[in-house]
Amino acid sequence: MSTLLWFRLDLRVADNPALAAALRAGGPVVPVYLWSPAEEGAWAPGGASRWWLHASLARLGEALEQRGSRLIVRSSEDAVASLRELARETGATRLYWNRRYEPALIARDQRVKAALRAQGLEVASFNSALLHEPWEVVTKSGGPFQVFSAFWRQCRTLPEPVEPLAAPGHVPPPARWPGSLALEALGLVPRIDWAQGLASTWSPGSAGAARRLREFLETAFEGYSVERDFPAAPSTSRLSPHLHFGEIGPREIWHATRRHASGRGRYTSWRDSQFLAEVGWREFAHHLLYHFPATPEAPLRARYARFPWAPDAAPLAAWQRGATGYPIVDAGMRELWHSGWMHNRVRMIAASFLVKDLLQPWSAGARWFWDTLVDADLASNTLGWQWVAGSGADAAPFFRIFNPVTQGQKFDPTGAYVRRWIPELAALDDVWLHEPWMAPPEALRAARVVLGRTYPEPLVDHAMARQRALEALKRL
DNA sequence: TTTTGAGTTGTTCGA
DNA sequence: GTCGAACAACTCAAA
Repeated sequence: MSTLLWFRLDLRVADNPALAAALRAGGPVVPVYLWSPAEEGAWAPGGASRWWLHASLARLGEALEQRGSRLIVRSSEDAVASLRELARETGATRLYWNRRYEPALIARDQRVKAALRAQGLEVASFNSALLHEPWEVVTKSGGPFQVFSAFWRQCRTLPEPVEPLAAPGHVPPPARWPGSLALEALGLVPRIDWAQGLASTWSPGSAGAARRLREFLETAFEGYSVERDFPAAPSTSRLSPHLHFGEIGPREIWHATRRHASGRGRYTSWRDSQFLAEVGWREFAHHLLYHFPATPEAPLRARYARFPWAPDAAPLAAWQRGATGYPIVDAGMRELWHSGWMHNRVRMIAASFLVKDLLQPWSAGARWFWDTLVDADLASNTLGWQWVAGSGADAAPFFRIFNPVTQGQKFDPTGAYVRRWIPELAALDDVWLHEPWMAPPEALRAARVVLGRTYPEPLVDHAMARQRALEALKRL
């Protein structure tokens, strides 16, 4: 009478409803992770995500071992077959998991549910990942929301998310463990060691997530609404990869924020904080992906399918390498390559540049982010790119095109961010840092910058590119 | 059904 | 240097 507990994007033992239900059901629990990238279709985890996943599974295994259990790891082409096999090997009568919302996986999970139920197992799924399920948030007319502020307003009228569940002290093991691969056998760790930058930046796992949240609340929550826009400052929580892999859940963040703020006599304002609104954007992204499952591939606004993109490998490669000649864009792309993450303000600037200045399809940018971000998440990545391209779920005016120079001057006024990621410009005076092509020859000489040699000339002229994008958008 | 108010994140121009 | 208006009219959500 044991339970198969199928871990997916919920790599934690605290506030894990499927685990809690398995313990309530009684009997032994067999925790399982299936590596089945083929079932994720076009959106199997990219390189940076795989690096993170390996470390996160290792931490989860340790947490289970501390509780008298362990994590069974298998590689799978077909979850139905693998779970049937495991049920047979363990004699399990129950299969529990926490839900995912990617279209391919919703379909896969439905197949699993039907197949294992047909075999006589009790199969149940739970919500570990969201404050509210995508189908629980509905407009007055019963449909999905397409505007964030209305969505988030509605979310805050719903019953408060329940308090997070405590981590169990013990997870009862089966009499005999089924076979498991060593984690290394999944081949998630890159063979060439390109991940040193990731390793020096991040601590995957629930402990690392909890530490990030605590530090953020203590040091940056207060000034978040203003400071969050300055990429040189440690002013954001950096919880996104931890949230993606479910090492921490939004309920824990919600209640920790409430406790923190009400301890400081701000009980009335914490729910409306900009920080929780960002958690709300994550909810909104899942809401949209669930209700508009074609959006990872196709624009939500159909007429954008006719946009005259100019796919071209050369400008795309320059953008990917951080060699566009626009310092704030290049700094962001290099931060991404080095650390697997990019500050959100810079994501918008870099994405706007790719889409509107270089006229590359947003899907090309989404694909690059998918492979290089440790927080790559189909819901959030899709929303972000469609928002920038103007084809997504908000009616932002089409003439909103970021100017990479003024954005740099406004949000990196001392140049600390650009200097950190583009050391070849470090000695250039603040005045020219965000537009080195405007610098007088003597300023370039003094800073040992030779445009076209030590740092690229601008790939396009922004004023021209802006006009070109506006013309193209007008023709839609 | 129709109407109305409102909408994450911008840029440029001219007073 | 700063500020408000124009950009060009779209879509959603609720009344």
